[in-house]
Amino acid sequence: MHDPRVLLDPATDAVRKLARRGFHLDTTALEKLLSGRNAAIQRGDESRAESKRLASAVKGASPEERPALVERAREMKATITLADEEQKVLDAELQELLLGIPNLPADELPDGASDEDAEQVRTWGEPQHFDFTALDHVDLGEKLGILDLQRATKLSGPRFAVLKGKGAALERAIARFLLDVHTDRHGYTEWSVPALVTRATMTGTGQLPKFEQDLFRTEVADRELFLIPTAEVPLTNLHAKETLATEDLPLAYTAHTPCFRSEAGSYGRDTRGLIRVHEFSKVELVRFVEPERSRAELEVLVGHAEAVMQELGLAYRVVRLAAGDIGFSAEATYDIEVWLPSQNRYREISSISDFGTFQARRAGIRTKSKDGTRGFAATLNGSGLPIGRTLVAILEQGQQPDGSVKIPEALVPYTGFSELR
RNA sequence: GGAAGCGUGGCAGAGCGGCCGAAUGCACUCGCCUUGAAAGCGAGAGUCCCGAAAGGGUCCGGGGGUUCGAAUCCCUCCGCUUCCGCCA
Repeated sequence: MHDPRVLLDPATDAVRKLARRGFHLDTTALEKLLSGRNAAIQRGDESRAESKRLASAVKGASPEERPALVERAREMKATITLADEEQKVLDAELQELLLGIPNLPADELPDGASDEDAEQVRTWGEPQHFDFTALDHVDLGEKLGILDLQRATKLSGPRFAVLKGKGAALERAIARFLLDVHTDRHGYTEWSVPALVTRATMTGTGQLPKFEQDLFRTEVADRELFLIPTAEVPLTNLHAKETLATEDLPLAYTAHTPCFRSEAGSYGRDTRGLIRVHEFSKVELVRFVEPERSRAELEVLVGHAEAVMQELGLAYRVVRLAAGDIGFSAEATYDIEVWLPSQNRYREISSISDFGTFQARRAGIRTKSKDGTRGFAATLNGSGLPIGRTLVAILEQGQQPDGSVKIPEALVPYTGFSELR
């Protein structure tokens, strides 16, 4: 969420920046709401001050002047109620307006609104071009007997996956490997967090109120909970409504959790296999940093995600998403795209974003420095990595002419086997 | 799910309906003292909102009510603790 004052400050250049992502900011409406609300607060406060004066006057008043004072105090109460009601209404309207305004894309992002407009930053590894016909992960998985999509559909409907035997073991190995690297080498603290969270929690990171259709929602009696689409949600909200000491920053958190996505509006896209499913698991990285450092921290975070890609020996490229293609809460986003031989192109495997103070304002993640200066933290997060898509890449990039799959060296200590056949 | 109790500042812990933004202790900040530290002494310090500022307002788990006036009384919700029930 934005600070309306900052948003209205010409120096912020919000109208132009938001236009880059196709959002029209109605500054007149915003200004009107803000000043109206502030005036109502002012009036309420003045009336309250008067009411307090009257109340203490009543105490020392003589029996003769008392009734008149009490009468005036009663009237003042009505004035207060009126101002408060007006403030409440305007405040709610302002809040609603602000919650719907996306974050400002950073100027360095390329123009455009689709993944086509992303700008390639660098590549790593050699995209494989086999001299045999590359199979996709579904064919490979089924032939190897580690993937069972029919039964997944039987259990839960389309867009679910069942892994079996070494497939399930590989999934577990990938998760453990990722967590170990990020905790031991990159200094992240591992958390185990709920996959069901409240509406307020979802609002803190920006999934709600605008994107309810993307989430799975549960309801038991009068209790409503949402299934997390990513561990970003619980991890970031761990510090909701808290004040962090700046000397404790940066905080680096990781968690391996299930992720649930309705995938509404992606009919027909990636219907085959593990790439786009309703439930998958992911190791997520989240950082809480000082706002001035957020863009530098984005590079650090990308580095952590790239490190595991390299460790796994997976060919990939890094792209900078276009201003109109980044997520609602983001200021800047890098995607890591892994090479998929069966599709003969790079596909997104990790998304790493800088949210500036946008999420912190919504969630109330404040900072306080030694000298007493207060502010909001900047938050960042990135996939490090999703297990399913990583498994897809390992299968496809590691496939051999005979249909077997070579497991990356780094994983062998975790799997206990070095090939699938 | 049933019964009882409890929710006050970073922590601990007082608090008669007006003198309570709230005692006291610890922790914290700045002085003094000290070769240095500890102890001791003095001073200061909460949050959020409106305001250019002066200043004003808010906040004693959340919400509502009674009253001229509520941390203090009433209702309700939430959370925690203990006991019982159920349960992986």
